[in-house]
Amino acid sequence: MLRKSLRTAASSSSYCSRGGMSSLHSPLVVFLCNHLASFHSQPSNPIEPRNTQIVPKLTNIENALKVFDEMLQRRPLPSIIRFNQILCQLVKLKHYSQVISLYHQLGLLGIVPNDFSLNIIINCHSRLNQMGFALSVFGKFFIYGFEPDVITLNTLINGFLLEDRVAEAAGFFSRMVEGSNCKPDVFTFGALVKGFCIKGNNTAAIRLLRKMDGGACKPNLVVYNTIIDSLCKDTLIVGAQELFSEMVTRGIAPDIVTYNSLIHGVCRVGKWKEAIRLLNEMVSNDIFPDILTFNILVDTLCKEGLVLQAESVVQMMIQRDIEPDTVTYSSLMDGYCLRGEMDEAKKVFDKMISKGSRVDVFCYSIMINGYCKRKMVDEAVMLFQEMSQMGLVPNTITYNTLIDGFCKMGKIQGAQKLFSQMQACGQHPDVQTYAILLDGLCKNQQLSLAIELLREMKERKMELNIVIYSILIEGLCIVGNTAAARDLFRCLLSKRLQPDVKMYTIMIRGFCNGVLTSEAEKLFKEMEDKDCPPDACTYNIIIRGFINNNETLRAMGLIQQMVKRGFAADASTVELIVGLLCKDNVDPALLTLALTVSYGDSILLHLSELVEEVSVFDWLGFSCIRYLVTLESNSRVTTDEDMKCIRL
DNA sequence: ATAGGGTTAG
Repeated sequence: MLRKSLRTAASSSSYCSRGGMSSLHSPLVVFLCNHLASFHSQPSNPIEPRNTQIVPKLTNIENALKVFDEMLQRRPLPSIIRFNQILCQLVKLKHYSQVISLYHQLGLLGIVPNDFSLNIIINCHSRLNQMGFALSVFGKFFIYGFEPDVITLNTLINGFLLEDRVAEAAGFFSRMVEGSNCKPDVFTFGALVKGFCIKGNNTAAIRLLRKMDGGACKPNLVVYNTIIDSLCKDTLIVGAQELFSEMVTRGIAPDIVTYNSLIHGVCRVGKWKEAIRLLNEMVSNDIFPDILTFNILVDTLCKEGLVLQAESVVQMMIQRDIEPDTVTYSSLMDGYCLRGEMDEAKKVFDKMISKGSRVDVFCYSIMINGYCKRKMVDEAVMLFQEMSQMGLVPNTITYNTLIDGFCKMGKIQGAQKLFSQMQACGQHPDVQTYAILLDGLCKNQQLSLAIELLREMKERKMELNIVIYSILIEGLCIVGNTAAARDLFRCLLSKRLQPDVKMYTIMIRGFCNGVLTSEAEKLFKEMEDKDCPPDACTYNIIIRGFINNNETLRAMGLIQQMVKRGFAADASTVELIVGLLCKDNVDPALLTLALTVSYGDSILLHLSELVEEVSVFDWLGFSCIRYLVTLESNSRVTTDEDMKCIRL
């Protein structure tokens, strides 16, 4: 499996918020406000490039197609070189399929490609993960009697590595090493380094870098950038910064790509100060933030829930003549979706259409996800149909999103229909697709169907990962078969799978619901020993377990421990604590404690300011705060009267 | 006129 998907899986499984940015004023935005005036936009080049091209510079696809058609009308026909020039410009605009279709048009008109054309087309097929087609174009070299060059072979190696077809890539590589006419160059090594990075094998990538050091083909900026970015994606910031210093020492000047990778890396781990330092450093080196830099900042703010701050960064980029693009709008939409503010997300969606931005599968998937998470599945389905009408093909992620939406609404049959549909449409279900469906089946207590699905996974030789086992264990707990769940849990180690926090928490909840609180407590203690400390969710689950099993004292001890660790009680836990207060057998201070941690001290004092904050919380949480404030202002203990207040 | 690195969704 490619590392790309592993990284995605890893990031989506961490559900614990980092809490790096709690204040309303993100330091980053304050910094940008203060210093952005000093960030000049791309310094405009005063020297006009010499216009050596007969073909005009094309900035959009419509224009390119028009010029292409005009060229086809000319007599005599322009040389293949002119057509290649158009194709190259379209490649730069990433319209790979268009390039391929224009190439076929040329063929139909009897216009013969040259070796350059073939390289261009091989590159397009490589980019589209169509290595079968790339190889058949490669065959044309021999039909036409051309000699493949180092670019041809590099392009093929690159394509195979992007598709994780290492053996084929290696085959072409040894052909270069053993064959006489073209030797591996820095592009070849660059492709190999990238190949290792995609697999997540940074060590091998660095080893190759060292080999280049000692060889004839010295590493360049791109090779360094590739590895630095890969390290940053794995949040190995220290290693990335070491390579950064190394390249500077060797006189290889970092560029905007280097800085964007590093800034993204430090943003990912919430190191805002470091991001700001890097922004300063790049500007003092005359490297100015570009659209990607801004998009990284916008996206990071959105992921922290700070969409308004993200919006103000967008305003800054507009002031600096950098127009927001599809990615910018997608990040904003996702930001609003994360907050459940679908009206705002829709506004951004409409705005990007009115601004003429390209709407792509990302945009639709983000909106569909937003609607599904708010349980507005009808709206999601409407967008899903709309995207097909727009000629966009939903991918595995789109289907997974919608299938999950259906499952969470209990619409298992609808989910299964989508599952068949996606396969009929040629989109391959991945491990996550199965995880989503399995989870849906388990939560709806359809274990026999779940087992059937598992069998299907086995037939397809898919690995059963920790997520799949967690779902199954939870499923067994839900149907009350705690013993089987425990057996499966204990089997994990023999399968060399280390339980994670989620897995432990699921098992602990199973034990609590099965009135096996001492087993739960044993597991809870085991977490510390196994270097997998409980998180806020684990605490809430076990505390609720103890309260529900009338072990109030143990619960109280854990509440204090939880608060000491900086974790907050959630709405359900608060409800139970309120229940305890009602029975007058608990110190009211406990509720204050739990709520203070949830909302911060100021909240108790400014109820009116809270209302917005509380809207992201549920009705119960709001009631509890009202209750608490009532309690506080009257300085008295709970009565049945107070409980009525909660139900308001 | 052709090849390599950085941004968004489950």
